[in-house]
Amino acid sequence: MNIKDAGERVGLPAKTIRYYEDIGLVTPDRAANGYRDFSDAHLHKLAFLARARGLGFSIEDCRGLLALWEDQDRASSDVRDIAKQHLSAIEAKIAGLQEMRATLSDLVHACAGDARPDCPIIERLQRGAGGAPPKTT
Amino acid sequence: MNIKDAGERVGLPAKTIRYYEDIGLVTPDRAANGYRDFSDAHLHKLAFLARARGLGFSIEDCRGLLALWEDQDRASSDVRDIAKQHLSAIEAKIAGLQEMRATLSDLVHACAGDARPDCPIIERLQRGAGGAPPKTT
DNA sequence: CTTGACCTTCCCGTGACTGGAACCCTTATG
DNA sequence: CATAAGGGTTCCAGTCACGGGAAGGTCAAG
Repeated sequence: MNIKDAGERVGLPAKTIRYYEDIGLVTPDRAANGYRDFSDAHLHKLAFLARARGLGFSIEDCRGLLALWEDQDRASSDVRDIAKQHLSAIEAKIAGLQEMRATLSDLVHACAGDARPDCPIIERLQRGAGGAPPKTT
Repeated sequence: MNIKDAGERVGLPAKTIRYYEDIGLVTPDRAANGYRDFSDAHLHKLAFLARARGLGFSIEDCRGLLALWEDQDRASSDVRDIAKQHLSAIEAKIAGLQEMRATLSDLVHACAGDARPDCPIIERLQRGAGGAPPKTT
């Protein structure tokens, strides 16, 4: 199977698949004309990669997960360790974003958003923390 | 003031400040020996940038915000528009990450994490969605 | 005079692709 | 048979916001 069809089958752009081959994640066969030729096994591998990437695993994580997938003697703890690490990273990222969201949301709601120049958002960026007008003072 | 002190003052690495100059966000003076020389105004600008970046605004957003900051005739709606767009982007990112977190959390908890090879995480990546055991079915 | 801590510019690397150029192969149609 | 469309191939450059490190200039202290 040619690269475009393979990509459509697993939900990856052809470019991405070529990149995965470049970095050694898949090694499709080659037809006589030099075209890549993907077997069912390759498609499975690509689909595995697409799902892992979809869960946010890094390429290097994916490489490790692939190796574990193909290792019948793996310990599930090895898989779990990778996933747990990734889960922690995601949770940290969420926490950071939620802080930003809270501040931004405050600022956006505090800003009139009209033709006048007065703007608590600019204020906050200029002066530092404490964007909301002091209610307790 | 030299670059390192300036950086410490506003909480930015010297490298980052040089980069900001490269892309035209700040233009410090130069001393006779070629060293950058940061005035209070420059420090204010850098601090502004540091705070905006800290809220996750892109460099291009920062450029726009700086321009608005310096424009006494700005409309606060212009500021608010940038912030609202960014807020939406952050919320979208949070939503995506929370989906990942939910799935990953399920998988991590479903995995024994012992020496045996059986692993619902690998299963899920291999077979596709539906990692958690069907409770509603 | 030397040491060490600064400063300068310049170039490469990051992650995970994406876009584009230049060129080859295959199939359908006039 | 020529050609045009729609595959495929490689390689190079760009993204974003820096960080690392080399090679060399400058400055204050001992």
